[in-house]
Amino acid sequence: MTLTASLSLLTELATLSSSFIKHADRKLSAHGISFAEFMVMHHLRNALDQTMSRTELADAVSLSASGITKKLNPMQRLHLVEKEINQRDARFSLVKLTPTGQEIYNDALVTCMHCADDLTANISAKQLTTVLEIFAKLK
Amino acid sequence: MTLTASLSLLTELATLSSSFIKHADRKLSAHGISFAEFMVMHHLRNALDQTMSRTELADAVSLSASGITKKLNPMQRLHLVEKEINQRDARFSLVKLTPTGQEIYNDALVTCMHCADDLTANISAKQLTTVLEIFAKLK
DNA sequence: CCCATATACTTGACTAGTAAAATATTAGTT
DNA sequence: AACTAATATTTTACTAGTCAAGTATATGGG
Repeated sequence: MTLTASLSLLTELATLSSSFIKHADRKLSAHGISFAEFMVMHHLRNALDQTMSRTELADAVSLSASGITKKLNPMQRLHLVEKEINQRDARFSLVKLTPTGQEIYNDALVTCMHCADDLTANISAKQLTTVLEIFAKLK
Repeated sequence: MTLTASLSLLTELATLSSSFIKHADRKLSAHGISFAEFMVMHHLRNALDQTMSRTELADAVSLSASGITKKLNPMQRLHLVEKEINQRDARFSLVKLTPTGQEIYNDALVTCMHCADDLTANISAKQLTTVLEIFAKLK
C-alpha cells in the first residue's frame, strides 16, 4: 500500500510541478524572465551578500554544472547577474545579483507570489503549511 | 503571509520534483526507459483498453501536442506503443500499449515503486496520504 | 620543485521540450 | 456541393537541459 502511495506522490509531484512551472513561466514572461531564471535570482537574493558560487547555485536549483553555466551566460549579458573571481581560489567564480537584477527580481517576486497564490487557491493556509512541513522532510 | 507560503510551495515543488525525477530516471535506465516514458506508459496502462488519444495523453503528462508526438515516435520504433486510427474520425490517432510495452511497464513499475519508496523514506504513511489529498485539490 | 590528483568550470555533441506554421480531416452553413 | 471554421496531429526552428571531454587552478606527496 505504501508502495503505491509513494509512487502516486512521485507521479503527482511530477505532473503538478510541470503544469505549475508552465503557469509561472507565462506570468513571468511579462518581466522578460523564465521561472528557472527567477529561481536563480531567488536563491541569490536570499544568499549572504547576494553572492553564491556556481556549484552552490547549481545544487540549489538542481541543475548540472554545465546547466548553470548555460543558464547564467544570457543573464550576465542582460546584466541581471555578474561574475566575481574569488581571490583565494581562482577556480571558483562567484555569481552576484546586480542592482538591475535585484530590481527585476523584486518586481517578478510580486508577480510570482500572486501566481503561486492562484495556484494554491483551493487549499487552506493550514494545508499549505502542512505540505511545506512535509516537503522539508523530503529533501 | 499566505503569499510567501504559496511561493515557497511553488519553489519547493519545482526543486523537489526536479531532483526526484532525476533520481527516478537513473533507476529506470536499467529498463531502457526514461521517467517521462514511464509516465506515458503509466497513463496508458490505467486507461480503458490501454488506449488513449494523443491529446488526452499530452494533457495527462502535461506535454504539448508536438511534445507528445516527439516522445511517442521513438516509443513506437521500440514497439512499446502502437498507433491505431480512429474509424469515426481520421484526425484522431489512438495510442495503445503493446504487449512488449506492458511487460516493460510491469518491470519498470516495481523499480519505480521502490525508488519512490526510497524518496519518501523520511515521511510517515499518514503524511503520505495527507500530501496526496492536498495534491488532489491542486489540480 | 614537480607530478599526480582533485576541484571548478566551460565546451561540444546530443536529447527533450516549446511555440508557431503547416497538413489533414471533420463539421456547419449556405 | 462548396466555403469557412474548428480540431488533431506533425513539422520546423528554436531553447534548455544532459553527459562526457577539455581547460584551468589548487593541493599534497616524493
